[in-house]
Amino acid sequence: MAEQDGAEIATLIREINAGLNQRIRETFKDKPITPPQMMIIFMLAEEKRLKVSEISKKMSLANSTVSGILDRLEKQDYIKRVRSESDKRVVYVEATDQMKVIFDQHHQAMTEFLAYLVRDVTAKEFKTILDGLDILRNLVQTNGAKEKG
Amino acid sequence: MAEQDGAEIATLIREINAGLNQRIRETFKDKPITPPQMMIIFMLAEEKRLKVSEISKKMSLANSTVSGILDRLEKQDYIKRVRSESDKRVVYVEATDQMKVIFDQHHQAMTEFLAYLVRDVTAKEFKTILDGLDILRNLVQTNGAKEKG
DNA sequence: TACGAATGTTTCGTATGCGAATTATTATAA
DNA sequence: TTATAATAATTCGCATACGAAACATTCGTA
Repeated sequence: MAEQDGAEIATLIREINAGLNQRIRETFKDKPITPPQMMIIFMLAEEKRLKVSEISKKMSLANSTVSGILDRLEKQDYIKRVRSESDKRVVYVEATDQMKVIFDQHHQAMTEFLAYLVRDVTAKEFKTILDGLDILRNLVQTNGAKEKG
Repeated sequence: MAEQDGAEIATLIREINAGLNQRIRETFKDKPITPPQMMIIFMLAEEKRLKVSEISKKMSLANSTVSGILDRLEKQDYIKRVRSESDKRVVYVEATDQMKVIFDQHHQAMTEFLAYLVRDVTAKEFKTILDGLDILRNLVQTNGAKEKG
């Protein structure tokens, strides 16, 4: 494959990512919650308690970025930070009762959005998407330069 | 398709986009140029003259975002803004001689990076990727909710 | 022609998003 | 045991990134 192909793929990914974020913003445009904040809220609805670094990893974000998002979620009283007793370097993030209310309010909208997104996708198309994304993920992984001779 | 599939796809896209940006940053980490700045420089190497809105569209960014990036490129004397004579609302962006120097310096690195990215991808895999991305692009397009009866 | 709508860009405020440096704590080794 | 390295999170400075509002200009129409 030549570099034009790389450029084409890169542009497409950028376009799709922008489009997806746009759709999420539209879906929640009257809600006082941003996409990454939403993502953390949904993660905490499943896990109850997460380290800051676990959130960073799951979201493919730097720790410093997540720290800032948590600041704003904490200011809105949606999450709280709890120092780990066993390892005081670790900070656990937990949901507040306030957050549970927000989650219930938005759960429906998010579920509908996600279902709507793929409403017309056939099983075959879905497999094509996942296969393509899987190849791509391996390509861009930081250790993508595998020197296996 | 169910909403879990939508969530899986959304997470994958986010991950791939982050990985791609990461790789680009690594490739140019010693250069005083950021990824979106690089993209504009490469666009201007092909087109000579572009409207602000054309750049926004090609990059899937808001006009206001591009305007800020152009401010910084202009401050570094890489581009200049030229008011259109025929329509004074329009601003054309053009490359400076300084920018041409930068382009020549980085062209090689970018070309190699893009070629390297897809170096082990077979033609079949490439088709799978493009097919998947094409379906996705249609899904997330703002007018994705086509009400065609 | 005049005037309100539409268009293209910029400005403003705020939220990501990153890397480097910092702080606090824990693990390792001499 | 104590200096050193490693780890987890935060802080800092800066560059995206967005939408809303402002601004200038052009278009459409009465």
